[in-house]
Amino acid sequence: MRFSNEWILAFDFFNWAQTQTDYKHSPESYNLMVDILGKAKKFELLWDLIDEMKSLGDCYISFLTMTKVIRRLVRANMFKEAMDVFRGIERFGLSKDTSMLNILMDSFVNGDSVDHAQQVFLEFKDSLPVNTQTFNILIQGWCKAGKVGIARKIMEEMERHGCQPNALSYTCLARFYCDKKDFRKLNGILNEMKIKDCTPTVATYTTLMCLLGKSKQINEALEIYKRMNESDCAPETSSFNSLIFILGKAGRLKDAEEVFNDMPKKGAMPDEVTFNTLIFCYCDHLQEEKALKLLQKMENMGFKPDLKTYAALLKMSCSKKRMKLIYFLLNHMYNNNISIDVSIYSVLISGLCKSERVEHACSFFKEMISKEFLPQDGLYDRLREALEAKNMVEEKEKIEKLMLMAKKRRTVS
DNA sequence: GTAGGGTTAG
Repeated sequence: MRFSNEWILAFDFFNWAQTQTDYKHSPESYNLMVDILGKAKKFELLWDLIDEMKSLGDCYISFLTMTKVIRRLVRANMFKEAMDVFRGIERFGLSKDTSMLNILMDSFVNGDSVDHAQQVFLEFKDSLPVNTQTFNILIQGWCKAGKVGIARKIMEEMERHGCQPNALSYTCLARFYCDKKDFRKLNGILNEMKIKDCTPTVATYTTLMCLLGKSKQINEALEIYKRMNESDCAPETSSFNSLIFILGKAGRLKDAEEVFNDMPKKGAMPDEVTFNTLIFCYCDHLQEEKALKLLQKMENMGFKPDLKTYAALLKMSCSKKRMKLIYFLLNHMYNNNISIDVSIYSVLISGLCKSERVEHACSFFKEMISKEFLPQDGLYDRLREALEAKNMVEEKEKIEKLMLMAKKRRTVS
């Protein structure tokens, strides 16, 4: 919210630079400005700028320019306008092609409006060559919308059209089945791919493994890992990160550790995500020493801990009621130039409430407000409940007043 | 961020 007027600064600077003699904006800076105005939803100014670009000659408005315009219009829910830009793209000196159609459809799907994507598909599929990507965008959209039947129909149409569904098409289906907790079908995806002679990639295996793991289907996830190794796909760092997460979350810390230690031998070096993941697993199981040791190792190896690292460690410290450790970690963050954000306050306050360290939770709440952060209602409610349970009436009133003030401040600015 | 994959949480 505080930065919502940044576009004005950018725009002023852009216009000022223009007034300097001998200076002409490059097409790239025009594109950047178009994107900034679109992000701020200042479409009138955006169209003025486009007109200016048009008057400057042919090379100013490019495919990239109109891509930005389309994506920003869709993000602002201006679906009809986005479609009209594509329908009349010739006005900008460009011609309709498959990539631009795909951009338009992809924007709609990302804006959760697969209907619009389908509509433009129908409108243009006979006049423009559509490709695998075009179909995959629709498959992804319909799966996201929970209409797997239509996604399957698109796959059939795709084949009739001479495009073979690829690994990505099937990954979309897998995500759908995972959301629906239909693990039988999810597990069947690899076999279905085999029948269709579609070769899974590392990304396919990693995605499936991760989806199953997050749905607590540990054995099935490990089965995917096995199949990956039996195939020609060598697991990559991200595959191992998934595997470590799955094992660790299931409490198999020894196994997770072994995977971690074996990574270099298998040609995949651990990265910051690997460290964060294993640290998270240790914290999740209150293994304080191991977690801190790994933090040390992470730094020794030149990886910087980030907010995720500290969030995990702080959550554990709260569960273990280790106030000293909390302050040690906050200091650690400070030394690493990482400032405490809303998510960290949220971890601290809710964690301390849970551990009945309500006074400490209150002081972090006050600190949070003094830094002009607005606590989420859920967090506020949790603190109030904790205070009520402890019969801390006065403190509760103080907190309520503070929250009111913070909300007022927010509506004024 | 601009077609796919990895860590946060109840």
